[in-house]
Amino acid sequence: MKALNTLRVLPLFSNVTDEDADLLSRNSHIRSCKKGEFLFMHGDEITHFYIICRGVMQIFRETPDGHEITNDLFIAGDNVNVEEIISKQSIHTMNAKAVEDTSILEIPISWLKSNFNKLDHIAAILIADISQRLHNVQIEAEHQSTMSATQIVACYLQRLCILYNFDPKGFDLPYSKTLIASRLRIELETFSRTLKNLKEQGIIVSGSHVSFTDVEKATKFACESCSMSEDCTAHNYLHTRLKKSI
Amino acid sequence: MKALNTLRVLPLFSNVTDEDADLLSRNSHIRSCKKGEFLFMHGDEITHFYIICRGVMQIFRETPDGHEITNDLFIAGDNVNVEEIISKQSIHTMNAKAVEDTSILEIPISWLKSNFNKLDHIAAILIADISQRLHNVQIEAEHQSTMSATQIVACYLQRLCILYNFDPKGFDLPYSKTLIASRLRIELETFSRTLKNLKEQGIIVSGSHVSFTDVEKATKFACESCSMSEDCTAHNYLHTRLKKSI
DNA sequence: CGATCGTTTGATCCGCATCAAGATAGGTGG
DNA sequence: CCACCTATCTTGATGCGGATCAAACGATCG
Repeated sequence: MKALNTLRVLPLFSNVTDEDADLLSRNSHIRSCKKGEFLFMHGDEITHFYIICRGVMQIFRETPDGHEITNDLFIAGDNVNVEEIISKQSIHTMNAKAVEDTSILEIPISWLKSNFNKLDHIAAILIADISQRLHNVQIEAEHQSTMSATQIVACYLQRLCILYNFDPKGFDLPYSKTLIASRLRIELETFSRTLKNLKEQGIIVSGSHVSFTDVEKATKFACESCSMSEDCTAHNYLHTRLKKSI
Repeated sequence: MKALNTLRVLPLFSNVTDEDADLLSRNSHIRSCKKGEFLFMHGDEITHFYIICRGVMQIFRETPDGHEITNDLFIAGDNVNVEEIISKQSIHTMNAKAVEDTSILEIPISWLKSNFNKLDHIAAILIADISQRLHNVQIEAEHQSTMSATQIVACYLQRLCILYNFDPKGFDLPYSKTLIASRLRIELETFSRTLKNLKEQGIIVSGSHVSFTDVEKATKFACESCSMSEDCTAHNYLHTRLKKSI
């Protein structure tokens, strides 16, 4: 089965039993969204649970005045709407748009719900995923009100580096600056300006190319006013990562 | 059993089977925190799952420079740390302090984890609770970057009204202004100043007394730049609530 | 009655948003 | 290959909202 192989690559199904995998592949299929296409829109009925196989999805809302507010950017391996398969609401509260050509595994929500107990292992992962998301959102909300725009950007660049397993010494931004700024809830102009400040903090950005020239300084700068600094994953990871790359 | 009666009052256990309730009451007990006392602190081992029976708990972090960041205020019926009983982390990342004298039902996390599957109904509620929390936090993060301080306060006063089932015509703030400001991530001074602006929007606050003089105007003001305005629960609820109270 | 806590008010400052213009680059057609 | 165009980004100038600092005010309490 083609679908079965695809399934196994996804973190969610990495160590699922053969029969479960088989069950899933029979009840799901791959859907593709061209760049700019919507996977679902605010107000649509919630019909499926989605997992991204390839590409990037922008999750966003629109304010009454038409302003777009990016809530998250999901990449391969991410579950798009875990929280929704559980909540009572039957309608999407957000929009999901493909940032680039994207493939999505879709599983009918009704099927998933009725088989939730049987798929013990998967249920556990989904739940862990939600609580992880909750934690991340809380941290980010805290960052918003604690850190300067420059610190927020520094922090984000570090996380990008980890998320995509980029070499801190030099990598290219995976999305447009406009999208990143929106994701970080700052204006494009402000974002652009922060990049200059980052030079002093050991991060050089020119065009879409980023390089950490002084990881020590950069992480210290990004984490200095963060309550999580001690156990900041970005902080610790980048250090070990850099040592390897030297 | 005394504890069993207490259990039944909690939303989480409202329609649990007799045997489950019995099981739970045998494996839990009530703990009390005097005002100012800590239920747990950042760095403590996660040992219990907590549900508040009476009082208020402030969940907060501290930035390196000693600034307190309130993450949430929990009241009777709320689960304090659902997300933690599921995540892999074994250590509290936040502090929990009693705002007033508080009673908490505590359930050993090890027991809960190993009985998670047996307590089917409860697991479902806990999971729904987390996803609800996630949703709320996302909305609030959006509010932070979209609305003015005055709008945020207006919105919060409405939600307070709903949460505590207060009469919109007139009620007293359930916590100190300092705490509310911290909860809303704005400075006390700013909070204080917003209260004057609210008069023009149909909300009069003097001392700790709040009264909505023009619910229509107040809700419109609070929701005007919110992407959820159509399905804003606060908005809709307050209207029906007011009609009743007339 | 002074003392402490919580709140208000005033004055000032700074960061980010906003508005407005350039700059750069990728793409298209002549 | 160049001229043109549009999308994306940068830079500059300005203004506003909320943070910050400082001081006064009011309540409660020993």
